[in-house]
Amino acid sequence: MAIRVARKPSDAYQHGSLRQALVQAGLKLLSEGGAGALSLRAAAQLAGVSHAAPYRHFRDKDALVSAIAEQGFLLLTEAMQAELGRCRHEDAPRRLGALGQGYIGFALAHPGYLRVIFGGVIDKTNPPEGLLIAGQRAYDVLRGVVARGLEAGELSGGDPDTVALACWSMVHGFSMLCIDQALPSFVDRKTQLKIGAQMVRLLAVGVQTPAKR
Amino acid sequence: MAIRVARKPSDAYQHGSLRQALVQAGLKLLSEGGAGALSLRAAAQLAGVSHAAPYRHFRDKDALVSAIAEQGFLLLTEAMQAELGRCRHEDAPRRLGALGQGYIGFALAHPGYLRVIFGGVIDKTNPPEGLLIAGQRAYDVLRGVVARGLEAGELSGGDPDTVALACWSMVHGFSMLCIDQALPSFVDRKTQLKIGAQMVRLLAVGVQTPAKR
DNA sequence: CCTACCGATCGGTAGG
DNA sequence: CCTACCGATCGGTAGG
Repeated sequence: MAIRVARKPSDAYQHGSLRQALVQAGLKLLSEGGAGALSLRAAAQLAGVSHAAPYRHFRDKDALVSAIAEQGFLLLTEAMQAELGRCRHEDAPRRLGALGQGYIGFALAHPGYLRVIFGGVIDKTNPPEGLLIAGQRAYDVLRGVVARGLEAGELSGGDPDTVALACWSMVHGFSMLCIDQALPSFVDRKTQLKIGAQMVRLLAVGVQTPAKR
Repeated sequence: MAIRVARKPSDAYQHGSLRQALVQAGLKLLSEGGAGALSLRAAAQLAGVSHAAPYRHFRDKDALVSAIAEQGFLLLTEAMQAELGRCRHEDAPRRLGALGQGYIGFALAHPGYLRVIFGGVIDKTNPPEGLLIAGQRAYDVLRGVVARGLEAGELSGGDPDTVALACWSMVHGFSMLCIDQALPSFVDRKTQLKIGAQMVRLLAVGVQTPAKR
C-alpha cells in the first residue's frame, strides 16, 4: 500500500478560492520583501500550486497586481470610514484627524497594500476601470469631509481639492517614510503612531479657520 | 585596409569617469522605467560598456544603488539650501516654505533620485556610512530652520523633530504622489507646482504660533 | 575593460 | 490545475 503523504495546500483550493489565496500571497511578498519580491511564480509557490496555475485566474502579472491594489483601496476606504464612525466629534478638524489616523494605522498595519498602490508597481498607462473607481472612492471620503468643513466655515485654506490634497500628502508622506524605514530606527511602531497623531492634530489646526482657533 | 567604425561610447571613459556615467545611467533607468528597470547590466549598456565593466567601480548592485542615493541626498541638500538662499525673508514660516519648494522642485525634476532613496530599492539592513551621513545632512537643514523658528517663538506645535517631521511628511507625500502619478492626469506639472506652493503656505500657517497669525 | 560562461529567476505558453 | 518547455534577463565570476 502506498504511503499517504500529507495533503498539499493545493488541495484546499476550489471554486476560485485560489484567486484570493494568490492575492494574499502577493501581499505577503510585498510586505516582507518589497516591490521586487513580487512575482507570479513566487505567489504560486506560496499558495502551494504550480507556477502555471495563476493564469487560470489572472490574465498576466499586471492583473494580479491590479487585483491587490483594488483590494487595498477597498480596505483603506473601510479603515478610514471605521475610524470616522468611531469619532464622536462633528467638527471637520477632528474628523480629519480621525481620517488621518485611519490612513496611517492602515498603512503601518498593511505596508504591502501601500507599496503596490503607490510604489510604482502598477502600470498606469492602462489601469483597469475597477481600480480607478476604488481609488476615487477612497479619495471621495476625504474630499467629502473637507468640502463639508469648508462649507460650514470650520476649515479654510483654499478650494476643497487643495486642502484635501494637503491633508492627504501629509498622512501619506508620513506613512511612506515609516514604511520605507526612512525614519531613524529608534523610532518604533508605538512612537510612530504617537507622532502621527500629533502631526494630524497639527494639520487640523493649520486648516482650521482663524476665527475658530 | 580595415574600415574604421565610429568610436564606441566606451572610448570616452577613462580615469574612473565611468563610475559617474554609470550613476547617471542608473538614474535615467529609474526615472524612466521605475525601480524595476534598474539593473547593473542595463546601466552598463546605457553607458556603452560590457556588463562586467561596472564591477571595476562597484562591488555589487547595492553599491551602485547606494552611490546614486548618496548623490541624490547631496543634490537635494543643495537644492534646499539654494532655495533658502533665494528667500529674502527671515521668518521661519516663509523659510520653511522655501525649503518645501526646493524639495518639491527637486523631486519633480529628478524623480529617479527620490525613487532610489525612498522607493525601497536600498537595502536598509546594511547602509554604507556615507549614505547615512548624507541623509542626516539633508534632514539637518530642515531641522535647523524649525528649531530656530521654535526658539524665536515664530513656530509652535511641539518639539523640533515632530514639527520638522510634519513639514517633511507633507512635502514628501505630495512629491511622491506626483512622481507616482497617483494624482489625476489632468493635473499637469505646472499645476502641481502651483498646488505645492499653496500647500506649503498652508502648512507654514499651521505651524505658526497663534499670536503671530 | 573585454568575452564567455554559470546558476537562478522571470513571464508566458503548449498540451494535456 | 499539472508538467515541460521557451526565450529573456538577471547578478556575479573566471580568465585574460
